[in-house]
Amino acid sequence: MKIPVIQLACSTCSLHSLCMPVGLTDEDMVRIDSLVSIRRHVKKGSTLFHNGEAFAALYAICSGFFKTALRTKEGVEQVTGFQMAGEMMGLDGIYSNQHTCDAIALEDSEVCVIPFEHLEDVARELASLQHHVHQVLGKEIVREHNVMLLLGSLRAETKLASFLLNLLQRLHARGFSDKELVLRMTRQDIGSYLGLTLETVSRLFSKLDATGIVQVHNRRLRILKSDALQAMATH
Amino acid sequence: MKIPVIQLACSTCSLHSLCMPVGLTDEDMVRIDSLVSIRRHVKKGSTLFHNGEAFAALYAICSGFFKTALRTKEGVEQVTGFQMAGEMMGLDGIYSNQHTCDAIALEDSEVCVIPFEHLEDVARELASLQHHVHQVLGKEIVREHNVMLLLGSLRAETKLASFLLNLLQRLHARGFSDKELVLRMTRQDIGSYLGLTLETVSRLFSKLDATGIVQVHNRRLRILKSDALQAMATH
DNA sequence: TATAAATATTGATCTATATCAACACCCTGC
DNA sequence: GCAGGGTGTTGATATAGATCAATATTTATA
Repeated sequence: MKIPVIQLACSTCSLHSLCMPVGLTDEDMVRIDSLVSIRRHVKKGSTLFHNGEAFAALYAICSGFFKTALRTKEGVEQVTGFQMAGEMMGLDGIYSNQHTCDAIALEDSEVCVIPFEHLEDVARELASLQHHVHQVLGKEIVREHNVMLLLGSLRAETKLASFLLNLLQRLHARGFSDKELVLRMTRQDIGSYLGLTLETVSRLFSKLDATGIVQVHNRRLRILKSDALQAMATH
Repeated sequence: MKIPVIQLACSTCSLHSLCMPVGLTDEDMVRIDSLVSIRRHVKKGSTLFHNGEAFAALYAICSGFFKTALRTKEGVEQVTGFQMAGEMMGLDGIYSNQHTCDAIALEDSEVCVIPFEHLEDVARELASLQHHVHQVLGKEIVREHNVMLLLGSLRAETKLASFLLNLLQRLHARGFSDKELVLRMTRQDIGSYLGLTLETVSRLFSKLDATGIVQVHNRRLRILKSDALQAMATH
């Protein structure tokens, strides 16, 4: 009996425009296909990597949803980001060769494992891949800058509105509606990410619902007044 | 009359162990020396690059001190970091080919200009340089993670203590005392960085002084009880 | 050296958000 | 269908840090 070969090539992956550089020749594509060693399933609630673990690979999300989080010695959790299909995880481990945060699946997920040393080897031969790696790292730096602004300078309401718009925009880029979304994370997770308590987040959702800006049914949201939400995100 | 040639080679620069990879052959070093196109003086208070400006180069600080800051549409400033000799600036521009923050000199400074395209070219030929670039980007990502933790989860006192210890540690690594430092930034700048008002920062300094943990004379600080400060930074 | 401007301190008061607490909802597995 | 842990809502109250304001000090500039 033949075991079916799992499709494992960037060249035929529907997400490759998100994970990989564009405009490659067929020849380049063969090299790119070699980057992904295996795919890994991660069950909802389980950990892809954790703080202190040796760093060996980056992970491109094929499907599913993750959060990354730090923890102080006293056990306070700080969520540092939420990642969806086509986004990269593990960048935190490059500097010290150890992961410095935990990556936890918020739903059953699948990731492509990209051994980092091999990525470096191929990037030295393929300028477009090299540049792509720089872009991915650079994008993460810009994202974190914006989270710093959010955490340091904005009011609770503004924080939540910015957060929702950011999620919507990323989902929209993946072909989903820009009016509806299902949150994958708890109020606690959102609060931690935004520097708020879960109660404050809950109250803000209730207020958004009461004012008719967003229809809130548990984690299911429908944006009714996009411009009002936009306005909320800017003061 | 001969114009003296300005020393402009990483190989003989006392900071190269901070800016550049270590353990290079003489031959590699020649390539590395080609990375720096020119040096640039930046007067105190003036801008090295600003938000929206085209990105062309990274900047390694030879001497001096900088802050980087974002600004919301409403004009609220968020300081995203303070940079000293041996540290790299401009990483924020890699992703979009435009700088996304302002870099302002807090004292008369000098930077090495490293054109990014040329850096990419040389990095493709020199694995150790390639790895170094990844490290520099990776380090910035980890730093920003830690600022997120600071902004999102810590109390005012803990924030300031962490901030001071971080500055001290970086200065110590550059051969300065780990008991004394002169702040280059205003209370306002510190407050913005930590997500606090300048009044709160001022009050915290007064308290540190009153409790004999840190002697505060304007911007001149002397750490009297290192362990008490350390304790403050962990809860 | 004088004068203005920027920066810092300190006090009084206010408020956004945290904290504490009670209850409601809703999945998940038996 | 029912029990029970995890999750979410809402209310009452407390508080850390913001805001407003007045003054002092340092630094820059003429």
